Amino acid sequence: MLSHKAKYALKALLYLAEQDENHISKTIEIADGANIPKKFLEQILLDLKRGRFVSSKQGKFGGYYLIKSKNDITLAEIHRLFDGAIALLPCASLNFYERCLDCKTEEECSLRHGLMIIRDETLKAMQNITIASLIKK
Amino acid sequence: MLSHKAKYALKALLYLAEQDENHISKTIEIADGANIPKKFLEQILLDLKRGRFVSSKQGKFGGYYLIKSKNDITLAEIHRLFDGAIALLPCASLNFYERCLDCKTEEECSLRHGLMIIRDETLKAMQNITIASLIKK
DNA sequence: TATAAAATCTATCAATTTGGTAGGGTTTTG
DNA sequence: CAAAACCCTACCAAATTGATAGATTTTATA
Repeated sequence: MLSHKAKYALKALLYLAEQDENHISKTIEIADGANIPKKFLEQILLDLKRGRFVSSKQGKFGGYYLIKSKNDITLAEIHRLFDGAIALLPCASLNFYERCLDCKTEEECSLRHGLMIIRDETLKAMQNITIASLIKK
Repeated sequence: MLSHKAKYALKALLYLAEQDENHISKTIEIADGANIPKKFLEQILLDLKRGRFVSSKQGKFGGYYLIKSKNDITLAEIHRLFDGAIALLPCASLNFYERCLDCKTEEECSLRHGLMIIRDETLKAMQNITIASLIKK
């Protein structure tokens, strides 16, 4: 399941993607528009900034705007930024690999291979869902 | 990600599936064989019993055994039993549906459609991974 | 240059979930 | 009848989650 953070991040990105080009959105605008608690959204926007999905302008008339095309922001990326690995176990993960400590055999646990298949399928599907694809209902 | 409980459940089922037909496995056997804390495993085996994947015989020389074919136990079922919904949000779930409360539009949230696509793909993949498929390495 | 508006930073917090452990019951045999 | 095993209920510490609060910095402009 997605965390609220990841869900809010997607909704915030959707909101930004729907604005006119060159429009800068204040946090409070996004919060109201996408129904997200404002203070919580602040943190999320900072995370999205660190992830280089958005950028911001400080001071009066500042706010946030997309710096990545809505066609290039995928669900997979947002999932990884906020919720981590897409695989079902760390030992089957590409980006968050960790060896399973409870596996007796050296490199392979009995589940790893199957979970890597799942990961590949899920990842492929998640890479196809972009912010742009979510907009056109 | 899978919880430890789901992971241990899969390993326990794998252990049971690898035993000779008609063999009954004591909890302690499974715990040692699959490297699972014994007391924790007890709870998991009870859950698997309630889920009708295994059955048990009490008393001396009792233990656990599969009552469902290893070809018919899928990752999807185990995920649902221990970790719940396969979908990324409740509003996109088949078995654990809940309406999203933070969505303004009545029935549809902006994410729902995309997440239902992911759910279908993931579910399909998870239904293809069975205990039997995990055994043949 | 003062001020208002906005992002940014740091801390805190309550509730829930997770990953167990403890300590017994209860049931079924040898 | 006692041992072996399942079965049940409670508890617990640590981590995570979903926020909230308050102070600080940055910027535009009157």
